[in-house]
Amino acid sequence: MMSTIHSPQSTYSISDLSKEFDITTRSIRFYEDQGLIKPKRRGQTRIYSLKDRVRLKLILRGKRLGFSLAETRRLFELYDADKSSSTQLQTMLDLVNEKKTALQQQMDDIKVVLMELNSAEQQCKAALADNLLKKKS
Amino acid sequence: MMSTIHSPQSTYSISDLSKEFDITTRSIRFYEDQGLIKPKRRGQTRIYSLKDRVRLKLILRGKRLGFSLAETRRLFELYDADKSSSTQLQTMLDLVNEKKTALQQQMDDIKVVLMELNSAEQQCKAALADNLLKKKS
DNA sequence: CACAAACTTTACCTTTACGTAAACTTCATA
DNA sequence: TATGAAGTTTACGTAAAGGTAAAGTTTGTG
Repeated sequence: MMSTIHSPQSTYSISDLSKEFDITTRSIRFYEDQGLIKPKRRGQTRIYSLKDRVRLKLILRGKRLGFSLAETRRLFELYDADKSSSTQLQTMLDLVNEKKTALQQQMDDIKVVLMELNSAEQQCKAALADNLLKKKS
Repeated sequence: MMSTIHSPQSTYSISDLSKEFDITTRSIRFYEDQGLIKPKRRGQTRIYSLKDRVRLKLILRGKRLGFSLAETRRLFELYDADKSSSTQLQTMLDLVNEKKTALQQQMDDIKVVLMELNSAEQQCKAALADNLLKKKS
């Protein structure tokens, strides 16, 4: 089941993906269970497409940003949704704006925390230097 | 127990804080349980100091950034730790750098997602406009 | 004094995101 | 052919972060 080619592959086994993204096969099956990916089957073996791979990447990025699987699925659903339904589009616009606001807030938070971490780093280094001096005297 | 003064207060009741930060008293007590804050007591009633309030704010910001309560506690512990212990300081430096790296990565993630969301927004708007045109014709 | 509002502890319940184990099938290869 | 690697389903377990309910105390105010 393991594939060896590494360049522009168009299907993947579950272990291909689990290795590439360093997650367990259990997680990948769980995401399927939750409706986030829908691999084809050959017999009962799962065959993952490029689209599935992209989605996995998006799922993991979402997780790093604190999105729940349900939120990510919702985004996928809207993205796939009927483009001729104006109410669907409006729902999507609303959700997109909500996410944008949240992410802006998160960016601001991160900037503040990064500054504080830098300050903490400086204090640590100063204290370390100070300790050294006192040992010498 | 409710305090009415709003400017430079130096102690707070649990409901003061729960209102200010819009969290339940249950959560606040839970954070104490997990060793993140240590309010004084008057009788069995909790009295929160300015320091406790600051910590609450830090806990919540940590949560927004995906820090677990255990991680946040670890940072608090190190921050309070013995400044003359060079190994403690080194541990802190390591942790700080780890966090910095993670947050940088998160920033990059956010920037990418924001761009994608903006693109999605444009596509939505275009599709909506298109729908309108087709209705008219 | 009584009674309501705010506080307390204890303890069990819930959701999310998997981990872990059991028991089974498929397939390549020695 | 048998054995081992990779795959599958089913099902129960777990940790984190609280929610919720019960049952009791404290306090201040009419």
